[in-house]
Amino acid sequence: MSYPTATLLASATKEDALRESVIVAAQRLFQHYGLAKVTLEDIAKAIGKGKSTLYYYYKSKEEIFTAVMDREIGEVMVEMAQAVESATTAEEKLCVFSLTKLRALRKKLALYGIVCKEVNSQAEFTCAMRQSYMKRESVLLRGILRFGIETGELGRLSPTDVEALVFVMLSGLHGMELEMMGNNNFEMLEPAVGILTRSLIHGLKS
Amino acid sequence: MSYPTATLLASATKEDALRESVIVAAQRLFQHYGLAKVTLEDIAKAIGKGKSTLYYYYKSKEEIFTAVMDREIGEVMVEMAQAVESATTAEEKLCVFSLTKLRALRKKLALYGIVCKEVNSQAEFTCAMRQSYMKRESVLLRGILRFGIETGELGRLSPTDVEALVFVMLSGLHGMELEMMGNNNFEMLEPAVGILTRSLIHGLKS
DNA sequence: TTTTCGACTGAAAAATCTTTTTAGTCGAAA
DNA sequence: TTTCGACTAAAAAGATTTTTCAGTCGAAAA
Repeated sequence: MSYPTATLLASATKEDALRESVIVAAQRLFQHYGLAKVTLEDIAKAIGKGKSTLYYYYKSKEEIFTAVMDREIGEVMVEMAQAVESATTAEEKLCVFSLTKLRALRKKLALYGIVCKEVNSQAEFTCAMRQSYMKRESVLLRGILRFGIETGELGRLSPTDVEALVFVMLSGLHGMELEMMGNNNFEMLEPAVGILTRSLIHGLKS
Repeated sequence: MSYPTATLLASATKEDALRESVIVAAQRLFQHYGLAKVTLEDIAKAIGKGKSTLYYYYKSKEEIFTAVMDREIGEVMVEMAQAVESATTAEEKLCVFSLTKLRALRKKLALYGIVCKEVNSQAEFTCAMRQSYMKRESVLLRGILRFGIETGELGRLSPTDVEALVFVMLSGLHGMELEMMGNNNFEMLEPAVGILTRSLIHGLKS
């Protein structure tokens, strides 16, 4: 870290507070206008500071954006983790994992005003979100799989194999979602999650 | 059709021959240089005719391109249909279907000099190919599923449900393929096809 | 009648040049 | 330690000109 190391607690707290206010302001602005249209001056003005001040707290615009995306993903993750926790079997956990993921991400995209057609053109957004997301998702997913293997609910396959399968499933659902968006035909999607998860689990058991 | 209707067999044959030579030349050129960089004059020169002559046989550049893509896909389809035919159970059929699809399409992409990173930028190519592909793929796929249902190999689900599941699986494999391409890590892909197909089938049976 | 082509058009793409915007730096001030 | 005004360089946006090329048309060749 190249930031000034806080020797006093008070000063650390103040710095943290300002770093926080930058993120809060940036998050709101990015949601409304997107990465490209929000300038550092916009963010600075929003917290009543000059542009150069931002560089005292963050070393680049990208760092700010990444921090915001990290927070967005964090919120999704909390939602997912809670849903997964409340499920009892690995099968149920996987189901709610997939469903919550679909719903939460869709909500986030809507928040940023991104509709299906634009998803691909908003590369910078999806890319940052994806990076941040993938890392945390596998932690959650691996937890579920370990659980299923410990309880004997998942069959003879290794965690790596199971993870590959679930990856394929999730990627497939994503592809399906895009396809459905094209036809404005979402009804098929969520039932498919259930059928697919159950199929996979039963397949793995046998 | 706005083309001159052939009243004589001989004239029809000559017209067909020229239409064919256009496609052959165009196919070679498109493979080397891509849709955008090949002009109608290039194609015309390749068959020793003037540009305007092409319009006597095809009504637009797109029609030529579509015809070429249709031929490419046709070749893939023949390969797939043969592989599927030689398999005996629905499970095996689905496996070779997926595997042949992955391999054949990868081969075609290589032929057109399209590497993973460019796939998205070559929208015109993938779009035309996809359209032509999807239609024929579902025919083949539905055949396999009907077979599995008739022989009782596939369980209680309706063909529509099964098709949705297989769609998710294929779309997932595609996503996985892209991911693997990023890491240059293909080994995981083909084994996954087998595991995934078996899982699905066993899941559907239960 | 069937097939070919040269000459033309319009619209879009490419290339060129100019102007504006803005991420990031720096040194001074609070 | 924290803030900011003034600056830079590089890229984006705009404006303008030039080139390319799909597609048309009417006449000529076969």
